[in-house]
Amino acid sequence: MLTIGQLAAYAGVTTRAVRHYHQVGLLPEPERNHSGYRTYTAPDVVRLIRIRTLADAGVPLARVEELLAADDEGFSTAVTEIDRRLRAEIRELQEHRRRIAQLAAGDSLALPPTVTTYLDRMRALGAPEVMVQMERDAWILIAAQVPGRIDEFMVEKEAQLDDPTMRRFLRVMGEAVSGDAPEGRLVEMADLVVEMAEQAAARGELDGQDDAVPDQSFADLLDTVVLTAGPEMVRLRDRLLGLMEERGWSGLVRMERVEPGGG
Amino acid sequence: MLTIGQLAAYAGVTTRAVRHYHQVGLLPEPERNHSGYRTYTAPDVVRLIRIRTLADAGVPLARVEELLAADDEGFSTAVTEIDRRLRAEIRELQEHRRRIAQLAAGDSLALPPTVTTYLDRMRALGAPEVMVQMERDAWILIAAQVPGRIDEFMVEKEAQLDDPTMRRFLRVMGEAVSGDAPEGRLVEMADLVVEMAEQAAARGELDGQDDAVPDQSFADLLDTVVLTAGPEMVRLRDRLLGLMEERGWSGLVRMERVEPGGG
DNA sequence: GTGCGGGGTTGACGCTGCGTCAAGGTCAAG
DNA sequence: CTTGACCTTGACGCAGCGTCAACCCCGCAC
Repeated sequence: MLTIGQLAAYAGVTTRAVRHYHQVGLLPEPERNHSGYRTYTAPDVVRLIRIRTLADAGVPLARVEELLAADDEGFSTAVTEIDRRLRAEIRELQEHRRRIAQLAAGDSLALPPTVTTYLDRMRALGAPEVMVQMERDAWILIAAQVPGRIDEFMVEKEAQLDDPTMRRFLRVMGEAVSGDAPEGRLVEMADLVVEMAEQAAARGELDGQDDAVPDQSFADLLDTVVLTAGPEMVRLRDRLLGLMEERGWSGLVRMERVEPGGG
Repeated sequence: MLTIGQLAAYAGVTTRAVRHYHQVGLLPEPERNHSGYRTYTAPDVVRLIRIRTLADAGVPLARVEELLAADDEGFSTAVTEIDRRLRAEIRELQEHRRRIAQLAAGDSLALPPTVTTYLDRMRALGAPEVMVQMERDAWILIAAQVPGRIDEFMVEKEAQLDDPTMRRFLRVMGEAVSGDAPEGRLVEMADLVVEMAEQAAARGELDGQDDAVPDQSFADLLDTVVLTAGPEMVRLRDRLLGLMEERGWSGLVRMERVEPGGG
């Protein structure tokens, strides 16, 4: 007669595991001795060892009973299925490894490399860090909506960075954020934005800006990206929008002509 | 302003997941509107997407925060470690596959093939199924104790199967179990067992029987293997032991000379 | 106004396979 | 008699949510 500890030792498991098997009905509760101890015999050890053999091979406890009772055919059927599950889990983990390797390789979180290249170039052209972060966040959102077309959009954005007006805008923006004479800078920025809008309109490119922004609610969402940068950036943006409106334009995410507002 | 459902949709997750991230502090609880609804903005969507990006790469939620805040060096250190964990999990699953493939390939549960070969041969020589099962259980127990030496023991056991006395014993045993004239058979069996014991003693092999049975408590355990076969087999064994004792021998697991008991 | 369908809210259990206290009773040895 | 090792039941913890339950809220058709 064995105690639970001896049983466990013979099978190479913990007593907790044995009790767990009792609880799930995998191992029958044995007789108790006068003081309530469970008393085991060889057949219990044998069954416990066979349970562990299956469990150690990745068989879920819920199916161990079935496998212990199965004939050759049922056994191999079940084993085939369990192996399929194991393979699926391995594939999943390998997919994880692939993704984490990509992240380690510089894929800034949730962004493909083309976008980080673009952002780096913005930085190099003098754009302030807050603006780069906002741009990054916007592209994270867009990439999550239309992952397949990001590289295509980036070609366009890279082309915009070749435009002298854009380059000037980024420089001025950088100065406006770091310096403390925003008012004059703001007017300059508004003029530059309007100039770019006029140019785009002249080339008939304003229709294309909807590509990355499928609907109005998504455009509204993109507008709130500025919240990341803190309240003073929100105020700065609002003042810029005001100046733009005086000049007959509205919107930064998608730009439209409007009735010029009063100054 | 987004509701939790819209937030979840933009990030491609479930609302339940979002609430879970709130609960574990991974995503800050946003403002509520007048009716208690959570109201989200773009920065929340961005953070949620980045959380998912890491989670989808196998990063445990408990470490996501850390990774989101890490610099390049800290990030790659952490990623290296997570990848190590992923590899370890994959190895474990592959080990499961290996084991389950072995089981499918005929490794009777918890027994190496040499033992099943031996058992098959016992069956072929006329040993009753109950006895084969008992022998199997005994070897399951032994294999769990001294896994490395099973094949060595089997060489010995196979040699015993070449002994005419043993073959005769197995045949008689088969008849004794199936037939209904046990008394005469029992005497015959006792004589055969004693004969084998005497021969083994003459060859000085009785010392070797301790190899597979390291201590007395383990021998006692092996004695209870008979319980698998039911009460009538227990009675049969006890009567056999009685007859053996009359002839000056005791024990079946490890045999010893004793004072002959009274008949 | 009312009913309906599709949101939202908190709270709590379920899953997998045990590990790990907690608060006791038992047993063999010194 | 004490000690230490073992036994007992009971219950929480873990990972990452899925899935009710029970109730509130909103916009729209009637």
